[in-house]
Amino acid sequence: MTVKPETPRARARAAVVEEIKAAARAQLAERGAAALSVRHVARDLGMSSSGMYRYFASRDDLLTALIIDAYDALGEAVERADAAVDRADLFGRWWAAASAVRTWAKARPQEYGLVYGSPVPGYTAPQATVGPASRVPLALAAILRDASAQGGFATPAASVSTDAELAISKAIEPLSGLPVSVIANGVVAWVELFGFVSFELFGHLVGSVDDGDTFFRFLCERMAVMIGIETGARLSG
Amino acid sequence: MTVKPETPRARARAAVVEEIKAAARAQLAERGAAALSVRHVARDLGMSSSGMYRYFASRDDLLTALIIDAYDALGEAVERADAAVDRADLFGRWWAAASAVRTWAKARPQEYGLVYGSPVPGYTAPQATVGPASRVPLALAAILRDASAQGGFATPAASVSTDAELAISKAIEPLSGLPVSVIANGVVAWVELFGFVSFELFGHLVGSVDDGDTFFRFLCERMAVMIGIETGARLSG
DNA sequence: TGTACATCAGTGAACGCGCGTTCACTGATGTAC
DNA sequence: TGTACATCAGTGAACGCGCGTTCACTGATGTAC
Repeated sequence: MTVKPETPRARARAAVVEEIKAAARAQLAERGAAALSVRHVARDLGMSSSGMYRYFASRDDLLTALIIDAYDALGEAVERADAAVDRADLFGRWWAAASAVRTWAKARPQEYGLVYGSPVPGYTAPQATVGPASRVPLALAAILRDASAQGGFATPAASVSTDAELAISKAIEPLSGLPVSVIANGVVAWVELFGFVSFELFGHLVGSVDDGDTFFRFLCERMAVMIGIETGARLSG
Repeated sequence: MTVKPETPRARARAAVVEEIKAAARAQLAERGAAALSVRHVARDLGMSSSGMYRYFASRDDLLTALIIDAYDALGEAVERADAAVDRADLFGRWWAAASAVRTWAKARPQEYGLVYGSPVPGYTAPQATVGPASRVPLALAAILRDASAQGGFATPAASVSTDAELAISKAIEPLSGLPVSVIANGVVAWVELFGFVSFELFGHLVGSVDDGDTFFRFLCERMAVMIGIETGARLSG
């Protein structure tokens, strides 16, 4: 993704960009996205505020870079977690990928909120975010697809309403060819995963779910059944 | 909830408080929570900024009032929707309550985000928010409870993991006495509902779910099966 | 290898702005007798 | 019913602050010949 900088100057520049983003991330964690300030970041770096404009054209540009980085970091975490598991162990992969989402979110709550929380009015995400944003859904979709290729779907997920399935976009590339009901269940699982992580992180489960770890395991096993991945597979993997 | 103001002065005061909150809500919708400003609200009302401090001790106090109002408005919307349906029509009630959440959220996205989006760091929700915040879960729980009282749970929801159920807080008052697996499934449905509404509202379903209405119906029917409410009940209601 | 020029990183001052909050104050409205 | 006082709503000026962004500039680093 990152092109190797050739000249020493370009290398230095890339290093400063990284420093700026790191300082901005630290600020994000402390005070939140709304309080992110070009001047403050410059101060933390011992740089003049005007100097920042050599690297980012505006505050919004800096924010956009952080958003893209957050999507990429989460996407990479999920991809790595999935890749570390035996390809045939479908539940193991699902569990690893889902756990990676939750772990990453807890480690970097402000970055998670930046991306999955309430959008800032007036700020519209540029096209450059859509690629990084789809890394997680793509990784999850790949597990579904592999399940289909391995003749999975032991428990063919119950289809409650058939015409409802037409609500799913035909554009979900890596799932094309799969039964629409399978795709619909996959979308539900995706929504459930992020719904839980957001609720837990944002404090809505206080008083309802005491032991997040245990409940999350329960939830993942439920999701596995829902999307037709044999839970038992992890034992034979 | 609101105590009737007796004296004319108290009545006038209450009216001004409402005006302020209405103006603040309008600003919230336009610019978001981060940009909510005491001075700006005062300006919109043709009042001096210092005058605002007769009504709210600080900006945070104003924000807290808006948060409580948002929880209450959503809670009331759900309660009314549920109350309008025949008590015995469990699926009809679930559908009405869930739809009320979604409809309210779409009508007042910034208020929804204020409450279900990423929390503002440094701001800790005061105790006064917990009552209003629990109105929706309580309304949903009541449906579950009534289902149990009517000998519901036609499809006794599959319990994937038993020890996992211990993760549920014993403190969920209106559900005490129900099988823990039923409670756990209720929590999952709750998470699923808000997960979907947030994803749809915050734009994460673009490219995956084309027809939100249809998919939401599908989702609600799935949830009904999951929590053991006979879907067919709506036909005989 | 050495010179002349162009590019780039970074500075410091300034512009114009909006913010939350305090304070001493003026009138109007309410209360006690 | 009328007077004396207390309470409250609302004002305007001020404090001290931080913000995003621009602009003319100084040196250092790179490039062409």
